[in-house]
Amino acid sequence: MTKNSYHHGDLADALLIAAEDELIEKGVEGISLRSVAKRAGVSHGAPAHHFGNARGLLTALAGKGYERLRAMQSREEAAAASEPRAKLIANGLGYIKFAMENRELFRLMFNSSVPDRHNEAFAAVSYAVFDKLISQTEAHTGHSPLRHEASMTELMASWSIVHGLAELIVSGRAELPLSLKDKSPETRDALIKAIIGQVNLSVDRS
Amino acid sequence: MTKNSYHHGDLADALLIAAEDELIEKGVEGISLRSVAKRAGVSHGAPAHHFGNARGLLTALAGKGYERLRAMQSREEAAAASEPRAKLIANGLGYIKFAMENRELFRLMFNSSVPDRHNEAFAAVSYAVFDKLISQTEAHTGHSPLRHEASMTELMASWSIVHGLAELIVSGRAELPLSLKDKSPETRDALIKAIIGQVNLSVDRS
DNA sequence: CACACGATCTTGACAATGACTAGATCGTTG
DNA sequence: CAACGATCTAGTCATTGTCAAGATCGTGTG
Repeated sequence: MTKNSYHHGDLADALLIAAEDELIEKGVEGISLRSVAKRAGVSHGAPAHHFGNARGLLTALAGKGYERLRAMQSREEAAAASEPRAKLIANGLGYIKFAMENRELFRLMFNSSVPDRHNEAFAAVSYAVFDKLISQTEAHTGHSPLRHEASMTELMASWSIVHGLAELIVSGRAELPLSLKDKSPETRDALIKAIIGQVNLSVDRS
Repeated sequence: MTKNSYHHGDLADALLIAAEDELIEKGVEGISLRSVAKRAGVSHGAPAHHFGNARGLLTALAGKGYERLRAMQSREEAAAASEPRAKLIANGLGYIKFAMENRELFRLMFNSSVPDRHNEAFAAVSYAVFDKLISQTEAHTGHSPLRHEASMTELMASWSIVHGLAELIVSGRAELPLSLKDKSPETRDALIKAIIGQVNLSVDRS
């Protein structure tokens, strides 16, 4: 924990924080390993020891993003009504809110081939987000999507509309049609719910 | 048109073709301007004269992608039934087919910040795709989305679910849930239609 | 307490890349 | 046929990611 000397003490975390700051400032295509190291106050070769290479660092950062994505979803769910469909909508709203509040991180996670999906830790946290969707869909349809094709179709419809809207907002393509920037958080959330609510209208059709 | 000499004669097109080949092989993050030039058989400085910089070249390529995307949608529409909803679904199917058959190009167009949206030609061809969606939604709802909020909500729901599913397929995230690779083109298309068909169920609710 | 050892970080090197510049080459137009 | 502009080449520079060798630090072991 000695902060002044040769050894940083907590460089791995410091690098992740610096990397996210750089990511926010310069975007996915503008970030560089050397500038991240400089921002963290270490030499350009230091990150290699902790993360192997640039991809390793960004995979770790993307993994942290998945954890925060899941936390955001849990927060929205807790604030929602208890019916399965309301939970499902809340889950989607959390997904989209995370995207809006973490544009570049979201782009790193979903719009790039940078994160290494074969990385164990990364695979685990990203699957956890998917797993939440599975159980919520099961609560809604009454069947496990993994064993019931119609239920999986519903799951994919939910995921697609939520992910798609998140992408369109993050990329700026939704601004012309929706003017989200001019709207209050409340009307904005209501509009998002209205859009993603156009799916998952059926219940337990077995 | 003299092909053997100092002047290529048709270098701009040749570079675009070489760029797409490179894109397919190495992906959005792996493509390099110099390797594109080498593939086209010219020096590394040649592309600058035609496209300014790397971004200019890739913006032009992405623009061509939008034209092909629109062509693919028109083809699917022509093969579909005449009801507005069938046309809308066909439009979406074309969008997703384009994505599946042109993964890296789709990623360049939608998953990167590389194309310059302020480029006039690019803005025109990309808006044309959006414009088609507008008129089809109007045919479906009976109102112009640009002047009717509920209609715009429907439009965004359509676009979101289609774009989202395309993203999930292209990124490989849909493979575990759907196993598209194991399916015949017919059952694959049917499955896609079933998913994106979970939206736009209403008609003219004014 | 000393010291060896591994973990951590620095430094320097290298190849690849995008951008820029000056100059060579070509076709065209007057 | 002689400018002239368009096209392409070749060289240079700064930046980047990766690697290897070495310096520094903390810790456990004798």
